[in-house]
Amino acid sequence: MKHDFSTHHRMSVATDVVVLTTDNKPLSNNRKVAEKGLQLLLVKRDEEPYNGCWALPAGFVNYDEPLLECAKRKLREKVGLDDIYLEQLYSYGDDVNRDIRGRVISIGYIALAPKEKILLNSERAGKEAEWFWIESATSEWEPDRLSFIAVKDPSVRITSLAFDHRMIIADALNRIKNKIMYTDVGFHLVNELFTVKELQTVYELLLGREVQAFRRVLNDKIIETDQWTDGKAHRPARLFKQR
Amino acid sequence: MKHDFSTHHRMSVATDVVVLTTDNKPLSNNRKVAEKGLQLLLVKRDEEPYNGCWALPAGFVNYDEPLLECAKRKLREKVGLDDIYLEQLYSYGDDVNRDIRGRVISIGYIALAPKEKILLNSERAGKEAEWFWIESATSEWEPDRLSFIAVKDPSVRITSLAFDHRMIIADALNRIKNKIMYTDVGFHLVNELFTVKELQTVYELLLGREVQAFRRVLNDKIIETDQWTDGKAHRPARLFKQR
DNA sequence: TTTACTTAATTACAATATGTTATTAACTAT
DNA sequence: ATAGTTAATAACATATTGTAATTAAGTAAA
Repeated sequence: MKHDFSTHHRMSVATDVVVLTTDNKPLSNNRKVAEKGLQLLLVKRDEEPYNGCWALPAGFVNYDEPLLECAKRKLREKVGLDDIYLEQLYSYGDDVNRDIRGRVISIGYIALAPKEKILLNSERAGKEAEWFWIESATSEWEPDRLSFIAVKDPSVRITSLAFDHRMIIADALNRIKNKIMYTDVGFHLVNELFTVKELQTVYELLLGREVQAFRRVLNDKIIETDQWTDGKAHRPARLFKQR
Repeated sequence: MKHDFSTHHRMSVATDVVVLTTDNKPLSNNRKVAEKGLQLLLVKRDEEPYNGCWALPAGFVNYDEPLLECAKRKLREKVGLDDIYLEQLYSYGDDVNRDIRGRVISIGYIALAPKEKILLNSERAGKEAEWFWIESATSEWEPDRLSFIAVKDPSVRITSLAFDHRMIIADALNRIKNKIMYTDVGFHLVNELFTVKELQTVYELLLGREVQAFRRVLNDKIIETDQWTDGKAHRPARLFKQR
């Protein structure tokens, strides 16, 4: 049986982007030290299906549009983000009913950036986009155990998302976790100039454990600059950049 | 601008499978010791475009067919392979003209199996399918440098393949190479019972270098059985299985 | 049936890398 | 000044890895 390249095999293709960053958790009464946390960007859907549900920034790929370009466009349109690190995650299409409207293949992407870089751009747009806290996991992230806590209002804790987006998010987190020690992916979550402590915090949040002798491990991946943190209490920390 | 789930955004989706295995290279005059090599399965296309060209086993996904199911079906139909390890590799759709017939997104898969397991099944079918040698690379595999040498007739060396399949193959090889030390993926390239040397050879072919103290590294991933190789010259080797 | 040869498996030791704790440095707040 | 806090380095113990040497178990040939 030969394929005649007819149209009745054609289906919709979408890109879904998991945007991750880190930020300081608000100071509470019993904590004097600023604690970092992982954040995820979600948007509120304004059409069926899952109207009103929180979801990943996503949308359909145009017929003449590269996949990566579509992911970038969706971030621009829905969140006002531009010029952010993107890598392909996985393609979702084993459940043929994952979208009630018809057959949809989703190409998952991961976007990473330090919060400072994202804030600048996202001021412009991002009406229905919000940041949510993700609790650091000691072992692997599991879709069923993920919950998302609104950064603006910590009393808002959601567990249900549109489509299979919980699975995509868990996959994204586990992918980054598994890569971080063997690749340079962690640098995308800090500024161009960073302290050792800042980078270490990123690693520890993703791994869900402490990393010992971090400076020594990173020694051949970073270059020291002659700049230092200032304005903060206690001894200043040297700023580094990626080698 | 809202998406109306109309049909003019729809496109074709295909799965392309990179089937890898290892086998003994033929003994030549100046080599007394059996040398192992990496092998790749290619099929000869019998329709346009690239009619007559060697290509990866691939084909279009049916509207109601899971992606993984499609990859399995293509291996069955085109090569007669069944029940083989499959993992998703990457999705190709940044070049909108990668298929002259129209917009096609390809979901790449990697299939791994020891040659013995594949031989059994592929006897039944596989008319236009052939194995090709891949030279082990010391650093990373690059699409432009890949050439494929027919196992049946080493004088046949091809460099041009259909579509962007050279890129997909290079990606597959690099993916496995980068994973092999941190995952258990290497076990899929040996039989259920294997000697330490057999497994080590798989690692060294993929890494393009020697691996020292291999037994020690693998110590907590393997279990020794009370079976031994026989029929071969010299001291028998103990057979192990994956823990 | 020795002996040479080859591969398998283990052992021993050196070199390197990592885990852990202690020490020194540099700042702020009192 | 002094206490308190974070940064950075140093020092040492332990674990892991690289490398070579040794022993074991078979075949093939003298």
